[in-house]
Amino acid sequence: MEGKTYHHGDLRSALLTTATEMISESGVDSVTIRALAKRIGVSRTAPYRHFEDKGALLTAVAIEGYERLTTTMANVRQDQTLDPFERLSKMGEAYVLFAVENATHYRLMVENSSVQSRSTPAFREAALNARQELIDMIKEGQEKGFVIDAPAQEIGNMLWSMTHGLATLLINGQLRVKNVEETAKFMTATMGNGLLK
Amino acid sequence: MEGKTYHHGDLRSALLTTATEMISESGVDSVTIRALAKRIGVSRTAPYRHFEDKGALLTAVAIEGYERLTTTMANVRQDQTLDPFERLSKMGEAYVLFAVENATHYRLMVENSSVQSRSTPAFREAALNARQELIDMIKEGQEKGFVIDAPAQEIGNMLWSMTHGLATLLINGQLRVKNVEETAKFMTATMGNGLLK
DNA sequence: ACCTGAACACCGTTCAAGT
DNA sequence: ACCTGAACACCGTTCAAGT
Repeated sequence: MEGKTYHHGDLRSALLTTATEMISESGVDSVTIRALAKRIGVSRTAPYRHFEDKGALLTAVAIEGYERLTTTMANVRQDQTLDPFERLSKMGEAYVLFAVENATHYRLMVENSSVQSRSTPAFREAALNARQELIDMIKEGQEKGFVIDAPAQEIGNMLWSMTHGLATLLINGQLRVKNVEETAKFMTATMGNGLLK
Repeated sequence: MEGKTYHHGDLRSALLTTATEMISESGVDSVTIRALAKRIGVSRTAPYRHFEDKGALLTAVAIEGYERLTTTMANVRQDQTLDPFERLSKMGEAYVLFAVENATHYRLMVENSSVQSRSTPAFREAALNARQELIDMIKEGQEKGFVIDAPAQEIGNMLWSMTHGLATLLINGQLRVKNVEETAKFMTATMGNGLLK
């Protein structure tokens, strides 16, 4: 019962867990169907029983990432001890920190190259759920009179662009910064007050 | 003299040109040393005479991209018919448009995954030159009393993050927008006036 | 159902050999 | 100098065959 060669239906989750491990250890490129299978102790082609191809497997890993991100953002949004703009700022920080702390995983989530199966409804939904947290936060800020009355969707795009941009620049080493949290704080504060004198 | 099998020293530039073509036709992943050599009509290993490895070749292509981007940005900065903040906004637009119009090339420039040789001094310099255009623009805006007096470097990081973020979201299809130029304009304008009521 | 090995058509890269 | 083919150690994926 122990020295079994079969993965009774838990192969799928073993694949996801191990792929995530490999991603954080040495990047997406190190995840190879063959190496993955070997590490789990299964034949090279076994993974194809659970995922149509490598892209589908990586997409599933990316979806898990978005689910964690959504949870992180939702926790900030629901913190009723802070006013709406403080929470909006904190959400930005939390986003950037998530990305930096899960750099390789985040890269998989947002980069197109490695994953074709991107247009999957499940993937799109996972990504949209995260963004919805931001939109809801902005709407609350507007309802309570903190935030200007431009369309929440467009404001959301702006904040998303800024935090996402900062995150990717940091992750790819194109921007070096003493303190990530401070930098994110500076950005959201300046965003609040404006750049013009 | 014509039916030659030798590429008398123009192989290097042929490689760069053809690689750029392949990138814009079908993405970075389609650029394979073997396919590249075949398309030029040269043996599989010939490219190694000019580039240490595939990463070095792609890095050279990325550097060319940054040079074009720098030129684009410099042209906007030097347009003396507009006030500093107008030029700053226009530079943001120009940046995003460059990225969208050269999507696959831009991806190569900013994504880490495909290229290891990233830490090359030449590459870092090319990337820094582009960013310097932005910093210089901000400093001029401050000197002429348009822009708040925070460190130009940090303001630069913010604007860079926002435009870069918008660009990558658009390129990767995570954000769909009616009009890219309008969207960029909205963002820089809102950035100028602030988000708070 | 789930797993297997063999096989196919690809990679990047090295290296001894050619002109 | 510059180019070549053969070879090595990898890929993703398919497929007939096993339990």
